[in-house]
Amino acid sequence: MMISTRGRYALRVLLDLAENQNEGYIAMKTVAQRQELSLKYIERIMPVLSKNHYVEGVQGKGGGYRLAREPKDYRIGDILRLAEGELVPVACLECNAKTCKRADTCKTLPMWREFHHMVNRYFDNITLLDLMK
Amino acid sequence: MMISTRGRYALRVLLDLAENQNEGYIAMKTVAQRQELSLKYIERIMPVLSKNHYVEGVQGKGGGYRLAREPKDYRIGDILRLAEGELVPVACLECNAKTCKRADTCKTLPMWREFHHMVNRYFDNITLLDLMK
DNA sequence: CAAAAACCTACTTGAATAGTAGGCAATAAG
DNA sequence: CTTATTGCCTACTATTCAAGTAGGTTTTTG
Repeated sequence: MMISTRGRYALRVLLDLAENQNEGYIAMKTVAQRQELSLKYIERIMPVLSKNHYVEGVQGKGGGYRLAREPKDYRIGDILRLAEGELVPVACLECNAKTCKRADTCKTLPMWREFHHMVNRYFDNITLLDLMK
Repeated sequence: MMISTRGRYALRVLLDLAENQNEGYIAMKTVAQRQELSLKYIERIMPVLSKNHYVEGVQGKGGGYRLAREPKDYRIGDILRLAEGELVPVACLECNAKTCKRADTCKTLPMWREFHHMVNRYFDNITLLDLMK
């Protein structure tokens, strides 16, 4: 499994915020109910999005989150990479993978590389706005 | 991680067999040494390939495996699906996933579906022969 | 018969996933 | 000023999965 709940839930929350943009700040309690997700789990995902300025969070009563930009300016690839850590389909390509000594001669590596690029390209060509339609 | 060692190793073994096709039956001990893989682990992967007629296995001294067909007739997608069980990037799409009740209205599902197809299409358009070059 | 191979089942170990639990800090409303 | 509500933070847990090991059985050749 390449894309876990973290990425998928992050996406669903942002999509929910996008669709209710005019409501101002939206409490995660509301989103959790609407999307049928665990509030506590969402709460652990959001700070990452907040720190990277994908959303603006406001504490306290009446607070919540709202999008920091227009839906069209969110690439799905960026969201997934942020939530998941990395969007890598094969361990060989992980940034922390100690470089395989067979890499130079490996006949499968180019295929994995190209695949990796294809995956990222695919998600980078979709925006939140695209998903709203 | 979408493609684990099972799929990657299966591929490397088949590729090794393909490149040494003229040697007849090749012992996994040899392949394991050449590819620097755990023999025991390979031994657990091969029976699946054998039962599905991807390779022919012969027991006993002097035995081993050889390809059942020409390298050009092996699609990487088939190999990976067989070794991995399924080539699915997102849990929503797993065949044993209890169908999500939100599926009808889910705005992200079509994206996962298309992605899933793209992934399979990519690997189905590559053969063992392609990798040998 | 002995060696070498595939084949089979069960176990282990470590890491990751998918959360929970419980609280602290900020803020708006009463 | 107090209280309710919210984001935010840390630590813990339970389950699953990946990646292999261990130890044997069966088959075949020399």
